[in-house]
Amino acid sequence: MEKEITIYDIARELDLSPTTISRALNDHPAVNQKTKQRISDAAAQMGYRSNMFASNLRKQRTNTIGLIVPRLDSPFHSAVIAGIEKVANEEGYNLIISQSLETIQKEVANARTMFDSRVDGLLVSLSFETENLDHFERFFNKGIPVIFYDRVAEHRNCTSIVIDNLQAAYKATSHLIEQGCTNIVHITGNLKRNVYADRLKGYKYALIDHDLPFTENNVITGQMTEEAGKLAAEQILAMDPLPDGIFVSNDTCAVSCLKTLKQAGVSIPKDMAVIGFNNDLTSRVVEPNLTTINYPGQEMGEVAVKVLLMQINGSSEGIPSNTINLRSDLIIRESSLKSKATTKKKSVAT
Amino acid sequence: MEKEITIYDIARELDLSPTTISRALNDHPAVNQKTKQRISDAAAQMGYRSNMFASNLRKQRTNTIGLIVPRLDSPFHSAVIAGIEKVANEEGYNLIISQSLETIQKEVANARTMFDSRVDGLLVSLSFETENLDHFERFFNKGIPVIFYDRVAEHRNCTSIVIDNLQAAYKATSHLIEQGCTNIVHITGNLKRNVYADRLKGYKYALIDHDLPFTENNVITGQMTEEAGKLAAEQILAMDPLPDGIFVSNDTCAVSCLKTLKQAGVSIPKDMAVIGFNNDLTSRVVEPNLTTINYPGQEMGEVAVKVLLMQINGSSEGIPSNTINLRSDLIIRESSLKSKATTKKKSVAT
DNA sequence: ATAGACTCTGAAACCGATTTCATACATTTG
DNA sequence: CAAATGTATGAAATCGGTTTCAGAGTCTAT
Repeated sequence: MEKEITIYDIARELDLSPTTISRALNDHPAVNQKTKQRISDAAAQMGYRSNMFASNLRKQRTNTIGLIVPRLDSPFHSAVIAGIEKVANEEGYNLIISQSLETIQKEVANARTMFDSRVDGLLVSLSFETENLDHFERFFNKGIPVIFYDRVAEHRNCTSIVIDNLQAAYKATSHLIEQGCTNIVHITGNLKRNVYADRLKGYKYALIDHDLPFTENNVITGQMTEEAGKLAAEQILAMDPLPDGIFVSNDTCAVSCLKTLKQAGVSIPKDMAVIGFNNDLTSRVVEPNLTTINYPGQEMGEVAVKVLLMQINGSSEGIPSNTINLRSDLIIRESSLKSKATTKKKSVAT
Repeated sequence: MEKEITIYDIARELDLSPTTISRALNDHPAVNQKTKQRISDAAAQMGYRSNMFASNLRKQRTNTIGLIVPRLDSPFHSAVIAGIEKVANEEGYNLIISQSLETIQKEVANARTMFDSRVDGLLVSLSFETENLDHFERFFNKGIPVIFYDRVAEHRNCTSIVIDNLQAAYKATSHLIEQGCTNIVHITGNLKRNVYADRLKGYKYALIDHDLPFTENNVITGQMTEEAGKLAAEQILAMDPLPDGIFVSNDTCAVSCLKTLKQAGVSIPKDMAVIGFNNDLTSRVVEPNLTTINYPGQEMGEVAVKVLLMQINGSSEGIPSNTINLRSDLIIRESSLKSKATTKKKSVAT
C-alpha cells in the first residue's frame, strides 16, 4: 500500500503497452475480451487506482459538479443537497459545495472558485443580493452548463427548476379567503428573487379574483428569519384594523410570527388565520399546527442534477424545456381552519 | 475567453521561461521582485488561471478535503457543514461532501471515493452501523489525516472533536432530579456510537450519585427520528408506574415524544418533565419550550477543519491532544421546570 | 586577484493517463 | 491470389504545471 500503482506498472507486469491498459480499463472496444479480463484482474490484484488528475488533465473534464447555495444551514437547502448528493454519487460525480451567505460578494468569489476548479456543470440557488448574472458569464462563454433552482433567474441558455410559486401562493391565499378572511397580510422576502415576487403575484391575483382590495400596506418584506417573523408580528399588531389572515413566505418566519402574535393574545386561527411555506418540521410542531405549502426539496435536488448531467453529456437535445415545474401541495392544518372542515390535502402545481 | 492561457503563453509573451513563470506565481524566493510583478501583471491581464490538475498531478496534493456525514438533512449536521465550508473556503480548500445515510455500506463506498479523489484530509461523523474503522485503513497507511467529530471512534493516530456528552447528560439528569423527578426515562440512539453511550453513562451516574436506582427498563433505544419519538411515547404511556421525567438524546425525537404525550393527556412539565439535546429550532417552538443542551455545531465544524489543516500542513507538532472537547450549555426552559425557578443558563463543559 | 557565497534564470525531466497514427496479422471478398 | 476490410496492439505526443540540476552573473572576504 506504499507506492501508487500506475498503468505502467500493470503494463510491465503483463508485458503489454500502457496504451492497451488504458483502453482496457476504459472498456474500449478495440481490446480483446480476454486481454481486458487479464488486465482487469491484474489491476484489482495489484491495488491499482486511477489517477484522476492525470486523467482530468488529459481529458479536460473533471467529473465534478459545483453547487452554490445561499445557506447550508437551512432545512430546505439541506433537503435539496441531500437529493443532489444522492444522484451525483450514484452517477459517479463528485460534488463541490459552497455557500454565499446571501451576499453577492461571496457568490461571485464562489463562482470564481468553481470556475477555477473546472467543474463540468454548476447548480445555483441565488443569494438575496444578486442583481445580475455577470459572474456566471465565463461559464456561459465556455459552454459549461449552469442550472438554477428555486431562486432562479432568466437566461437564454439556462434551465431553471422551480415550483409554481404563483399558483401555490394563489391557492394559499384563496384558502384563507374561503375561510372567511377579508383582510390578509403577506410577509415575504426580497422581491428581486423570483420566489418572493411570484408569491406576491399569486397573493395579489387571488385577492383581485375574489374582489378583495390589494394594498401595498399589507405586504411586509424582510429577511424571512426567526427574528424577521417577530418584527413582522409587531408590525401587524400595530395595524388598525387588525388583519384576519396572514400568508408568510416561509415556515421559520411564519412560526416565529405566529408565536409572537399568540403571546400578544391573538387567537390563531380565530382572530387571524396563518399559512406558511415549505412544510418544515416546525410547521408540525407549533401550536396550532401550521397550514403550509409542501415544497419538494429533495426531489428538486435530484431533478436538478439529472438535468445537469444530461446537459453535460449532451444528451438533452430533444428537450428544449427552459423551466421545469415541480408539483407542490397545500397542506391544510389547524392554523388556517376557521370553519371546522376536515383536514385535507390539495394539489396545486404541475 | 476561448482558449485557456497557460504559463507557456505568459513565458512567450514576456520572453522568460515557464520555470520562472511558475515560480513567480507561487511566490518563490528565487525570483526577482520586479520580475514577479511583471509576471503577475501579465497573468492578470491575459486572464490566466492555473490548471489545478496539472498542478495536483505534479505536486501529488489536491487542496481538497473530504467530508462524510450520516445525513445531510439534519439541523445539526447542516450547522457543522456551514462551519466547515466557511473555514475551508477561507483557507482556499475545496470541499467534497457525501452522506452515508446511516449505513456502513455507503460509508465504505464514500470512503473509497474520497480516497480515489485523493483528498488531502478527511472529516467523518460515523454512521449508526459502523463497527470498525477498516475502511479508513488506507488513509492511515498513507498518512492522510482523518478527523472524527461528534460520532467518533478511538484510533491511535486520529484526533476527535466532541463535546463532553457524559457531563452534559449528567447535568441534564441532575437538573431533572433537582426538579423533583425520581423516576426518569432515557431515550437514546444506537449505543455503538459514543454520543449515545456517553449520554447513557452521564444519565446513569447522575442517578447513582443522587441515590436513585438505575434500571435498564427505563432506557429506550431507537432511531432518534420523529417517528421514534412517537413510538417511545407510546412505550412510556404503557409503563406502570409512569415516569416523572424524560431525558431524550435529541430534540427532534424529544419534541415528537412530548407532543404525543401531551395528546395523551400528560401535563408537561407537571406530570413529566422533558429535556432534549441539540437546541434545534423546534425546541423553541414546541409548547412548552424544551429544555435542552446547546450543541455548538458550527463551531465544531470550524474547529474540525482548523485542526485538520494543521495536520495536513504538518504544523500540529506541539499539539499531541487526541480529543478536543467543546463547551456545551444546559438551556433551561419550561418543559423541565416543575418549580417556578427563573430560567437560567448553565455552562457544563470545557 | 581569486575562491567562495549568493542571486537569479532556464533546460529538461517528470507526474500518469489519453489519444493519434501507424502497423502487424487475420479474415473476407472479387 | 491479390486487394480490401477488420482486429488488436504499440510508439510517441500531449495535457500544464513543478522541480531538479546546472549555470551565468554579481558580490564579499581573504
